[in-house]
Amino acid sequence: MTATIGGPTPADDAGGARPRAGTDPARSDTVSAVVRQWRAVHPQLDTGPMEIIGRINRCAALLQQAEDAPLRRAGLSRAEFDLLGALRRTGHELTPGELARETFSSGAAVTKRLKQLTERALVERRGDTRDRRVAHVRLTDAGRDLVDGILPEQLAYETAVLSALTPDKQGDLAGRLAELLSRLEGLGGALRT
Amino acid sequence: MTATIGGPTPADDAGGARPRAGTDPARSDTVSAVVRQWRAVHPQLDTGPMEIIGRINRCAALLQQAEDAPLRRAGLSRAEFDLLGALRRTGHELTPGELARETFSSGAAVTKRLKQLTERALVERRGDTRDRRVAHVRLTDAGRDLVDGILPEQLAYETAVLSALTPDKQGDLAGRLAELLSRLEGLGGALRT
DNA sequence: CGTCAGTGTTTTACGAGTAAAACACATGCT
DNA sequence: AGCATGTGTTTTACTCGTAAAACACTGACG
Repeated sequence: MTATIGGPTPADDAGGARPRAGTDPARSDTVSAVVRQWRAVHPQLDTGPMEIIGRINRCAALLQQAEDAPLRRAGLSRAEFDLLGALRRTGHELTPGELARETFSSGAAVTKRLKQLTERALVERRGDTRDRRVAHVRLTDAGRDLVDGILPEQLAYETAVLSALTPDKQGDLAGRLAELLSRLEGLGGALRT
Repeated sequence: MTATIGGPTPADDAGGARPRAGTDPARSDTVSAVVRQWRAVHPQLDTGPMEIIGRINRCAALLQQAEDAPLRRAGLSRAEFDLLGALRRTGHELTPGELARETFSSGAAVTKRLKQLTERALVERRGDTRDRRVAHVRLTDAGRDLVDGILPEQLAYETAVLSALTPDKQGDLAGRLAELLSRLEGLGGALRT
């Protein structure tokens, strides 16, 4: 998936004010190899943004792959864990619609997942007494225990991976990603033309 | 991972040196809201890693969503574009197996995509003369033109998104992501216990 | 030669997600 | 009350990816 992203920097380099930290020649990840290939084929394109966006995509893919393993062991998919996690962290019941918004997935997907999770007795549902269209979903004790059992394991793994960066660099990274994410989310539904 | 509904509140300010890095208090993205919820429920857990990994995942999701739109318009899925892009950037023929490795997907998926792309005359295949098991796939002129037409559009969008960060910060971000990615890829197949 | 282990690719069976339609109900208007 | 319109949820039909099995072929070895 990494292959696609990249982009010319806006202000461009007229004089030589280049973001010098971006390209470490000694550093060799798959993204830098891909960027090199694109530069050879399209020398006129500035590949700077590829170094960021390609890496975000690739990191996300590898992280998700790594974190899927313990979930599978517990018999959960990532999407199911996200749903249970949403219930756990909010601490109260949620409707299917709220769960869909909370987990950034479609209502139909939530319906299917709730069906399975209910069968496995990880969540329970009850109807709303005032409005009989809506349902309220809550974790069972088993569901809560499952989430609470898995979460520390995941966090421990994440901590281990991030130990590649000093705490200072971790803070920088979090801050910069927050800026980028604010921008992306600020664009709202107006993602792209 | 997941997050709450996003009240679009522009977060700016990032000026000078912050005394403490690690946990940025007043950042308004969906991830910070989620992290706050987890902290309230599990105060003893170190939620620091979520600030980075949650944001990487969310950024990746939003970026991919945004970049899918123009691809759909061109009648391509992201996976198809990645495949064509791999052929374009390497500049020579690739076998299905090589394409699978290059695009980080399974051989079966590549087979299916090649079938469709061949029908649409975006790629061509020929058999190897020495080893009749292997095929060689290359872009047609139409396929090359399609990639070359879409790529600059994607790059322009990425540039616009990244303009939320100064060139210096972009460089920092790229560098830190490279370190993280090197670590993740260095773990090789040994992802997780 | 013949066959056996290994490799490259495709097929099969199936699970999971989505968009759009279908439902079920609430709410507002006359 | 009766009905149109909107909202929350589920169903339907379909696409796409995957794992595992099946194929097709090579290369080595007795």
